[in-house]
Amino acid sequence: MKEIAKQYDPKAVEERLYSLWMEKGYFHAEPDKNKKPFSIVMPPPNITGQLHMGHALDNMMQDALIRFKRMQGYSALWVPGTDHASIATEVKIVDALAKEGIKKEDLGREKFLERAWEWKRQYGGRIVEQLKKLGSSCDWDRERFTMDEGCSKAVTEVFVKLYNKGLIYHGSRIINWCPVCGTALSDAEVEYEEQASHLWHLRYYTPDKSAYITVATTRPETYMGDTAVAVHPADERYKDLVGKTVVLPLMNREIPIVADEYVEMEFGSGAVKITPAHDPNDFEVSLRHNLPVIRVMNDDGTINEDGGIFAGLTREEARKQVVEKLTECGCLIKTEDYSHNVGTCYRCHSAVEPIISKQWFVKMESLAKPALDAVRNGETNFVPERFSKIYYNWLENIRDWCVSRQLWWGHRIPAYYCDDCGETIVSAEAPTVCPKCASKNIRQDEDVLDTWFSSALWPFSTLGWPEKTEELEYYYPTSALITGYDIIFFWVARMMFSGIEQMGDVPFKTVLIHGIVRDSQGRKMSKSLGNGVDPLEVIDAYGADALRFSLASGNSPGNDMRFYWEKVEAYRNFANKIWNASRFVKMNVDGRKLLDISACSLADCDKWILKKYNSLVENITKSYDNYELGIAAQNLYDFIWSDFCDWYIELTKPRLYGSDEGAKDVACSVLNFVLAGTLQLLHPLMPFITEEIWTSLENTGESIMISSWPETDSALDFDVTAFDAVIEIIKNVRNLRAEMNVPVSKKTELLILTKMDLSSSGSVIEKMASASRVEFISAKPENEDEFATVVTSCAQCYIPMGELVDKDKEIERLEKELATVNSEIKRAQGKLNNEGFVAKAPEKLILEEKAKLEKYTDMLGKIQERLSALKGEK
RNA sequence: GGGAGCAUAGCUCAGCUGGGAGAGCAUCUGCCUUACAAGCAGAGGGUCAUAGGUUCGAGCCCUAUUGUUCCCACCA
Repeated sequence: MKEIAKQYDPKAVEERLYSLWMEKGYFHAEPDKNKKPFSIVMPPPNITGQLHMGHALDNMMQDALIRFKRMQGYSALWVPGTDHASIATEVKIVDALAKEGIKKEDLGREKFLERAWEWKRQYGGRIVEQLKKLGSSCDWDRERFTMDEGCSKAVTEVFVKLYNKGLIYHGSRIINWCPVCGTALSDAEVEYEEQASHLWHLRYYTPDKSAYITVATTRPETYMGDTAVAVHPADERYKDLVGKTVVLPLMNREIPIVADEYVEMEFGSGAVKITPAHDPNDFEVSLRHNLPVIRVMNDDGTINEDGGIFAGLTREEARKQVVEKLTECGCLIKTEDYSHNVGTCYRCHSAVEPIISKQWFVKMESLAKPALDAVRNGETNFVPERFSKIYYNWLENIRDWCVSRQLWWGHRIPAYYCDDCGETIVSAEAPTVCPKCASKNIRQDEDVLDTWFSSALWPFSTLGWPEKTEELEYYYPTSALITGYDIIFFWVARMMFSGIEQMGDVPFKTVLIHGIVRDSQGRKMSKSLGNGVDPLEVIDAYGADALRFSLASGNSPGNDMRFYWEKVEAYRNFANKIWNASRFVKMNVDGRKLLDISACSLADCDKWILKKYNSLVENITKSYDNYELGIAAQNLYDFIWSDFCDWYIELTKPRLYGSDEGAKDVACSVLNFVLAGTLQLLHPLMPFITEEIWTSLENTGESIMISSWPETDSALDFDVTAFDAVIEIIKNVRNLRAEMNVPVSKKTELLILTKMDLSSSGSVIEKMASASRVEFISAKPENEDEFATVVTSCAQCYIPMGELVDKDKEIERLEKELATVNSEIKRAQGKLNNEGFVAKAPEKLILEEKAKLEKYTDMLGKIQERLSALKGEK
């Protein structure tokens, strides 16, 4: 047979297999009435993005589930795609242009968009190729892009429908404005950062200077837009001032003092300056008191002409100068250090300005309610369940969603304005004449939609909506959505209400939430810290399977995890272990006829491993079904390394190296069977190595990917008590030999005194316990003192050690054992003497305790006997 | 201000519906035993944060406390 390398080389395997799978079309899924559907839509990565560890985790999980379901016989569809990422992409292109000394305005919208599409062509495919390196088995025939024709059509359709229903409106509200990106943002796109700043105390005098009121502010640069000072109605200090006016310093504008319950009397001076155009709360106050709204800041963050002498300054410069000038005129009376939260743009991290602006909004109340109900009544469930609370909390307190963005890259809003009569037309098709005045002076709204507007439609737009496709009919609602907790608001919630509104049904039945992958010190991986680990680098060094397994193991749903190179290395070693185990199996099976294991005479150790394998099938299936990849990984690792390699392979050696050809056939058949099945169970987590080995085994098939998932078989549920006794003997003998520093190469005789019939396992014990010869005896040997002894629950073992036997050590060892056994007896007795336990504990448990008590009592007797003999001899 | 997670071996973490504390790495001892030194055999190491409670029985359930991380809200 061909020589196989001792070390597994992922590089020689992964690309070849992936191409083969693609070629064979294994990833492709079609609606199939004879199968049950299982579908996942991939959270579309940004076209600007590079694959990072978060993607690797997210996609490994999806791939594992898809592969599992595919093998279980489902029509398993995984829809891949990418997101145009409106603002993120635009920022990148603007930056690239800046390096060439070009402003986007100079380029013009059309040219700019050409550039953007070029960018998409160039980089959009990069992340897709990277996903393939991971082994992702998505249906690439169905790859989508949020700005492709179909998705764009869906976006327009939804916008028009919502508008016609009155759920989208155009209006002036306080919105979050990023002066750097030059666009409005939704509430979800604002991140709050604690920043050290100051609290400035300003004094505003009454016109006759007879009285004054002091207000505290964190934003002195907007004081020019103040249109009132507010105090609490119950505040005795200011009772007389309410209704009077004060003069805005340097602006010479009189503003009223109003009473409003929004004011907290205890904070600061108990008086608040009201700047309606630049603060959401102040805006609310202005509505209640009918105050004017004066904007003093331009879209680019500079002060406008209503800012008096500060006009033209940047907001940073304005703050400095306002503080300076107000100090000069004696109106700034105190400056204290103050730390507070500042809203920042989630893309460029500069401070956002709350400003009043005319934008498009989605009315949320009626959309949120059914989305809340769907989770409350279990149509969609979160795993882990606790994330539903976050979801509820957000939707319960949601405000209208600002969806227009002052950007170019994205879905342009299908709204048109008539320049002659001012009519607004919202329509999927661009109107040529105004339906109201028949004017042809019509222009389209310049703005594009929030990037999340299109991703909200992803579960159905990718399946062909608004067309009534077979795919939509068959695969919607999708089975599971796998994503990180960081985009529950941005994405999950919005898909929920969009799906319910447009499809009349939830977009997915289960939302599986995972955490984020942190660096080895627990820090978030970030560009600025430079602590990100590139998954491709990991794959290059250790292989995709090792990376995947390290992301799966030791991880539980919803929890963050840390990335360790050592961990990947450990699982690379695991892959290698599997590789070598399979080398062993193939080497022995080579040319041999394999038997049906249900029809051959199995050895005790065969039954033992088959029983373990059978329960493995059950456990692993259950774990995947419950999305517990970490548990599945752990169980597979333990079974393969410890049960299969360390024990079973070694246990088969006496037969394989013996001369009984029939026994060899049996051993090989079981080896091949268990290995093949285990590889199938492992395949969702380690697709490449399992495929490579599986197809090279006997009695398998064309590809493990499309093989049928193993099922439990009650016929394999053997009684293995005899073999458990054998294992106990082997372990104890090894232990004794190690304590006595006997090298494996030094074989010794082993006499076993037991009432059980373990004779069929004699050769196995011989091999595993480094014995030169095993003899089953029915009575204690003479000259007991020449033996080192081991007492197990059902046997006494004697090893002739001659002069190696150190009686003192022997006594010491046995006394230690005696103590253990004694404490076990005490424990079991304690339980059994406890009336409550006997009365209430399950029958099975009581029987077990009784058996243990009996076993240990028996052992106790034997140890004591041996001890007294040893002591007597002394 | 509201909410959530976490606290288990030196380190990183598992521990599914309560029924004798686990893994990997690290440490120590001995081994190149013809699948594998990316390996084999063995060993040491834990008041499961603290205090109560429920229970025959608690790492797991309840209450409180401490520490820690995160999310939401945003009182100038």
